[in-house]
Amino acid sequence: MPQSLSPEDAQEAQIVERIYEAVIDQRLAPGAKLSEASLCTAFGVGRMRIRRCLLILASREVVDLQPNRGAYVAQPSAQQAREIFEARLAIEPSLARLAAERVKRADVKTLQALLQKEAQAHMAGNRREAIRLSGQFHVALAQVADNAVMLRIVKDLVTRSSLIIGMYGDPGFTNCRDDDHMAIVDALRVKDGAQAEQLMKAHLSHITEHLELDRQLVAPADLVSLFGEVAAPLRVRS
Amino acid sequence: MPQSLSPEDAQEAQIVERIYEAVIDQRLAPGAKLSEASLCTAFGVGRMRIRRCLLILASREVVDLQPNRGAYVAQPSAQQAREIFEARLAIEPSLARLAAERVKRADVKTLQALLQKEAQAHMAGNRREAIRLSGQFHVALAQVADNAVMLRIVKDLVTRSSLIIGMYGDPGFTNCRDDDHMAIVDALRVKDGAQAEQLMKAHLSHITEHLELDRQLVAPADLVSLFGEVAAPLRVRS
DNA sequence: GTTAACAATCTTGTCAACATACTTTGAGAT
DNA sequence: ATCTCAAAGTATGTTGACAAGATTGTTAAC
Repeated sequence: MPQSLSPEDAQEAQIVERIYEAVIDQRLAPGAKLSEASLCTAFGVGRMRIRRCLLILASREVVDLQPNRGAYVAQPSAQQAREIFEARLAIEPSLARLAAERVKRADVKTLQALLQKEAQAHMAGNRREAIRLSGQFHVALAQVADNAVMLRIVKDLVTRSSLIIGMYGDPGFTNCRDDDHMAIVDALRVKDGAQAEQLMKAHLSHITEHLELDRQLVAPADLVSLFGEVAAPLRVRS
Repeated sequence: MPQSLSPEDAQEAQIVERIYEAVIDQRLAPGAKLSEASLCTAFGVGRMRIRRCLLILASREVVDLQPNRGAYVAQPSAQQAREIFEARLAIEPSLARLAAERVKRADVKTLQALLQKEAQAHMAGNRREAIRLSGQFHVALAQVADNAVMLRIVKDLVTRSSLIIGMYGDPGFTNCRDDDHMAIVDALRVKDGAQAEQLMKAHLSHITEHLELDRQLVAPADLVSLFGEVAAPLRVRS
């Protein structure tokens, strides 16, 4: 809840939000270092303000706060990735049902506009924008459901999903197919809650099944975790 | 994730955890002031450490951080209370199903031990302990489901539920009836996921239906929010 | 040529003092 | 007597400097 929005607090929330967005559309890669000094100059604020923001982001597990080492964009493990999508599969179908029950005409138009932009991003080959809008669709659904608590939860899960996509690759074109999203909006339009729930469940199941968590497609920033098992020191041929 | 557990970080996590527990078993009432100085002396740490803890608690919406006014234990509004239980209703049934699929023999014993302690607390008339154990049952279920992400979510929701109970009263003996919990454990024992899901759904529906959010049973600590709408100053009869 | 230790630099963590905002108390006026 | 206003007191917010830890680069020894 935005309690009392003093100018500094609004600024702080804005910084957090901007880092969130940078993570979502993958301008901040998993493992990227977030040094205090850089953020201070980037946002033009004091170090204390940045530290507060980093702590908030850490408590949402979007950044990893390592003692005496600094803040890094989180790199969800395969296990964490499974858990995150399992959580989404547990939450979002119910959320879709709630959204269908409470949807208003204006909401349908908003969602359709989002889908259209998503389709445009696809046609333009703008993959990042497509991923961003795809995530935003799920967040928008939480807004339609009119539940701030679940909105907060979904927002965090979607953000971390972007990190997973960034690390393990786009799970089987799932985010590229907005057919699923379109079908969900159709279910919402006719207020068919059961159908919306079922479609969301299928949608997320599909994504989950196509996750390829075994191989990391992107070079990890943490080299120790990748090369750590090489016990024998490398030796140049003499 | 507990990244690297330096002694200071462990201490910090412990402080947060202890405040959590104090909120859960209602030793910290909704609206209670958490002044920095008191907490500093209470835990014997510096002010900065306390400020970090309060920020974490605020980001979990367990405390309300009011600029220039201080930190107060959160007082969920009726709307927030509805949203919290709606979220639980959306999440925990699925969680129960997952728990049933992954439950081990040791888990069943742990849960049964919890139920027994809960029953004892009831017989002893120890209402606070009963509420605490009742909440802990739901958290334990998340642990059985072996999903750290959902565990974190449920822990927060259960904690805030304690605040709701503290403000609006125990919703119709629901927390006093551990029959529901017992039935869920039985479903887990035979690994009947569908049954566990259904029972949890009924359990939470029952609680939700018996919430009496219209009248606050406990005097709110924040008198301004209660009497704030009284624009005209009170006048003693002359 | 390789390795290990050491030094320099940079980054983060902590603390203390200061500034600011709010709360309360008391005095004066109506 | 009550209300208003002002000033003192208390608590929170912020800034700066300092300390501790980590990383990098260098040098010396094997």
